[in-house]
Amino acid sequence: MAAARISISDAIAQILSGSVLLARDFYARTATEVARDCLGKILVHGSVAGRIVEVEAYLGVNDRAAHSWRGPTNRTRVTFGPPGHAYVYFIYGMHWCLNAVTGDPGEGGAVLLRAGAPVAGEEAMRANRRRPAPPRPGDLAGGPGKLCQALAVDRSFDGCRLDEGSLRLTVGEPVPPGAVAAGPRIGVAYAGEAAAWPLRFAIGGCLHVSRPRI
DNA sequence: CGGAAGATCCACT
DNA sequence: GTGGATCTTCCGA
Repeated sequence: MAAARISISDAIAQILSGSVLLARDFYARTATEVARDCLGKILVHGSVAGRIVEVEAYLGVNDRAAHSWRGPTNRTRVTFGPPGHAYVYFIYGMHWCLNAVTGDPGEGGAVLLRAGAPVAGEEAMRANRRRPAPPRPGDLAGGPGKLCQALAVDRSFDGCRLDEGSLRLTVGEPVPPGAVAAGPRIGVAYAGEAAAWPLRFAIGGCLHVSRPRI
């Protein structure tokens, strides 16, 4: 039987339905592995969806750049729990950032979802962003704070599972290894040796990756 | 209990 | 390229 062609709207409907959710095992690996494999996945919230194009791995207790590096606190508690949950934190007095918890309980590993390209609900994303003028192409969700704002992610999702519920990560178009760019993480200059670790991953040349580009 | 810093974003020069 | 916004979190006293 020939492969069926489906319409764009059917494809979007399928994505939004979350019918190809990532299994929980997906998250039960090192943050570095999960980060790399998060590229190309679709983050869905209600009728809005974005394709993940940039991420960072945070290794946990042995990674001075990680929030969790000194052990659990009230804020980072969820990163020490089972993988596949959301770790959402508030930063600089105004932005939310979304992570996926990775690895085994007790590690404190997580993957920061840093940027996405609109897949569905682009008008809603613009409205969520509340910019006076439409942002430049690629600026709709091109940063961790922007991604959360565009997809309306906030503290209420901290600790939620990403393999079910209204906010979830689903399978998308695979990203070939040759298309992945790696570099040091953003904004972690305080982290000593860990500041230089190449744990930032992005789809090379993608317009929606945050600045500075890798 | 005070203070400093922060896994950022935006406007302005 | 620089600085301001804005407030939670965490550490040290």
